[in-house]
Amino acid sequence: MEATGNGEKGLHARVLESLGPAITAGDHPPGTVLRTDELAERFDVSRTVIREAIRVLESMHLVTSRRRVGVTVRPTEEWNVYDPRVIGWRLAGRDRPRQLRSLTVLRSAVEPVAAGLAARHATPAQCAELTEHAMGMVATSRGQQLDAYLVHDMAFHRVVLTSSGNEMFARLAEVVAAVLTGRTQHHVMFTDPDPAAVTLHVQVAEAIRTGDATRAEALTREITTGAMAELDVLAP
Amino acid sequence: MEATGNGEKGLHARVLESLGPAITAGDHPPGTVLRTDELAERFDVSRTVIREAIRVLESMHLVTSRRRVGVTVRPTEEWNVYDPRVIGWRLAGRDRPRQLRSLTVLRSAVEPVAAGLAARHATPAQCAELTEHAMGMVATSRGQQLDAYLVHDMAFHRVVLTSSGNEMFARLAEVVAAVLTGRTQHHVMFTDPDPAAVTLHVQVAEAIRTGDATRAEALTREITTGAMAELDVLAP
DNA sequence: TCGACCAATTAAGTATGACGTTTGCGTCAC
DNA sequence: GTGACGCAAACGTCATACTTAATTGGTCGA
Repeated sequence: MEATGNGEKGLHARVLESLGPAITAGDHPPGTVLRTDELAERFDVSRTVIREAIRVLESMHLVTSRRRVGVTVRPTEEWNVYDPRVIGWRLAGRDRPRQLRSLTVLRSAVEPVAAGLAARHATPAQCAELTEHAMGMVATSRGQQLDAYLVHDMAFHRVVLTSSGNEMFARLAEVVAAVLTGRTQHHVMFTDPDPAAVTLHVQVAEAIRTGDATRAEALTREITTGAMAELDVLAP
Repeated sequence: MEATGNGEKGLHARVLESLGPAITAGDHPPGTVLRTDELAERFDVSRTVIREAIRVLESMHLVTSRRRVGVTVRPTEEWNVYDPRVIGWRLAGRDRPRQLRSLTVLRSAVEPVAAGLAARHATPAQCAELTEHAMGMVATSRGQQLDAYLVHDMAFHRVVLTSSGNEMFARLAEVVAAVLTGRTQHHVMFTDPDPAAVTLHVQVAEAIRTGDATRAEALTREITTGAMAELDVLAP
């Protein structure tokens, strides 16, 4: 499935996939004005298609559309930085390090609290999933199996966030996944994960299973603190 | 400016302001299919306008648009719950209590960390603003001045979040403002704010000013914990 | 000279009708 | 009963004409 990814969706989606990254990357700095007619010509589509793409960018607060003036790129501070697509575009673009740092800080705030809640709300099935993925991390933590390790790592944190029972936390799962993926990609592919971190994950799973909220929160805080420290080492 | 807010924007925006709340309130349960032609007739606008509104709803993951089937309302778990408009609609609708609780939990995770960061990054001007609003809270904490108190309270937390230096945190300011507003509206209008909470705000301002990150975080955690306890009392 | 008012221009907003494309679903043959 | 075929329904796209609002600039008057 998924073909080559070059273009199986609608035209407006394709325009969006071109304009969005361009704006978030700073190719069109805040204050830049885009004319719909010009865009229609540039992308060789009708004005209708452009307008639909603009509506979406507008809903992300990336641009505003005003009569007699055109489509204006809004200042960075007004962007909807929680929109998954904006996050994705920025992670793929120029200020990826900056975005990665913001998200890691957000993680450090949210995940410990989520783990504490999970200790009180996780179902037996979720606890089983947690230990399963923690074991998977242990099993793949040595011998250049970073890809397999990453899968378990992402799944582990996803289960923690969803087990918290808070919908806002649950929706951050994909963001955390993006951060973890980004970290792995930045790593030199020959360094195995930190054994201490692996141990912490196992302990978090156990704390949640036994309903020890305080311990789950503290341990998760250690994990996220480690992630931030790691980022400081690799940071440009 | 801003007129009366009844309807000075485009037609698509008006359609959105009608469809969005209806969907988030559950008037069109997940799985419901809407036809664009039908909507065009119902709102007495052209299909173009409907399509633009649908594109925005689609970008919020509230609906999906598929050929031969129509516009389908997506399950609740897939909604972009961080979109300010979705938050606003849900706060105004049926499951307001649920949304208020989710957001308060999010606050309890984010604000303490933000306060800790603010202690290290806040500029003198921001520190001045903080103490100013803390003093304002003290001044308005007695004698049925809840409205004036609310203004200072919202401003205080906004400055804390922006002073953290993290763009993700800063963008939560309006969400926190919505929560605080909601809390005040639920309060009986004759009960003055909790004096202990007021004191805590003053102490947070001082901790941030003196750069005591640990203390700022701990004190803010007390504030948010209090907010959650308060919610438990009033909760249905 | 300065200010206020008016008109022209420009680009987005809206409406409409036609055609293209996908795809669910029924039908028919084997 | 199963598979292939084809119709039709709904969105997707396009082209065009018209409407609306705001910027610009110029003119007129105090």
